[in-house]
Amino acid sequence: MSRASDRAYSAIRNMILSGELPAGAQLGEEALADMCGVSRTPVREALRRLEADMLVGRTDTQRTFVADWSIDDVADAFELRAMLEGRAARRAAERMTETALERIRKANRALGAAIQQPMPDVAGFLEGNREFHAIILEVAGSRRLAALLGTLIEQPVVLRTARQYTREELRRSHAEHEELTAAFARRDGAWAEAIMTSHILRAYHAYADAHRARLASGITQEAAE
Amino acid sequence: MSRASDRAYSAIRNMILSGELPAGAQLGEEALADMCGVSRTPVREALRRLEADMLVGRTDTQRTFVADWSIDDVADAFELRAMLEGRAARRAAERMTETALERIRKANRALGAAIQQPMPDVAGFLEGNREFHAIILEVAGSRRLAALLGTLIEQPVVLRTARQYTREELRRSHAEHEELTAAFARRDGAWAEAIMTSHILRAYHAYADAHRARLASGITQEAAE
DNA sequence: GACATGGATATTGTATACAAATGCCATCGG
DNA sequence: CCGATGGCATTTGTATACAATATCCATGTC
Repeated sequence: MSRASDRAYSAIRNMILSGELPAGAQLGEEALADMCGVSRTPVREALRRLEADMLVGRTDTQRTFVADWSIDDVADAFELRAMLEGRAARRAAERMTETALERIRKANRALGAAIQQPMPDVAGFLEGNREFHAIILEVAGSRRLAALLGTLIEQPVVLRTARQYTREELRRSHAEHEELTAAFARRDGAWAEAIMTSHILRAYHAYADAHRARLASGITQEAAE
Repeated sequence: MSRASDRAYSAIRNMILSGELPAGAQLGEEALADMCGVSRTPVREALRRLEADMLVGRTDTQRTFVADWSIDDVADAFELRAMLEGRAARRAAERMTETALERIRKANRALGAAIQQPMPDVAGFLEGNREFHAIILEVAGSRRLAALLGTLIEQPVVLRTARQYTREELRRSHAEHEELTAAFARRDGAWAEAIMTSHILRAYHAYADAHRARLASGITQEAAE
């Protein structure tokens, strides 16, 4: 992380995820270099990585821009993630050890505690959630699965909507984690896969609903102006 | 393709796929630059891309080397590919058009003709096969699925073993393509997915058998020396 | 007024020089 | 003989200069 190219990668990535760089914005290498305090060389490396993550796109003439995520792109990403995480859960269940199971239970307890505060601790929830999924991926023991999911998991859309979860949604998410843990405890791969797939697809539909609501309110607002 | 970084990418990739650069070989940037007739800058870009393809690895101190594909890695890659291509086939069946169906039939006829020569035309078979899978991926209409499969499809292992297919294996492959076409004609996603998954896993086991045979003959040879 | 053309301007691609780090090997001490 | 240590050689990381290419705008022509 101390390398200039890593700093550039994180910096640009954060600017995209936070919305500071809006979808469709042109990304001049020189400008980014100035922003990050490094030269163009590491910026170029960072842009290649972001391109692989599909966070930035490229015109036919090599101009880079912040990728524009249509609702179809989001659906595509979630569908893929549901399939891949489902597979990871299946493999994890088949390979589960007592130690890993205990770590999963611990992450889940932390997650449960975070949402039962008077004011839900969303950051704590996200961290517990991340840890939970990370352990599953580790136990699944597939380098490729881990690599592919790594780029799919932290997407602009997911991060921006997680903070809008209602307490009920957080509780439901926690309950699904408990059920997954039960499937792991029984080494039931098919069960684990089914719960996980459903878990991700539910998250997708929560997003899609919120998106539709935003659109509707946007239209209302426009009409009011 | 005219850019130096693209030339470097292709050149290094070919050297890896052909075995000219054996698994585990250290890849000095300077040496590669000389081989490709370009400077280190485009070579570095090429190495990053190859790293994303998992064709090259990296030590903890940033030394790059040709990735070593253990039999477990191969199994991992095939398992993933079976799942992803299965999903692509399902989506393609659900979205199939008459025009695309005709293109698929055409690719399949070419493939069939190639294997019925007195001396099977393996290059023709591979080309027809590639075209067949490419059309399916196109009809599936998922950018991410296409991107992920792109890196999984042309693997060292696959290319090196395809040429060893027996006529019987080629014929079987062709028959499976015909069956897939039937599933597409009926827009039966579940059927298409099942055939495709089985198609890929059969190819995996053909490889695994050949691998075991190689190992066995290798041991015999060693014993004879 | 619309559109093509040309050149100025801006942006990306490549090479190279230098800085930082890593690895290797010889030497030294136990 | 084994292991630690220091310095030299090699390799990677970054900055910068220059080349190639694309964009943009003004000008001129129909």
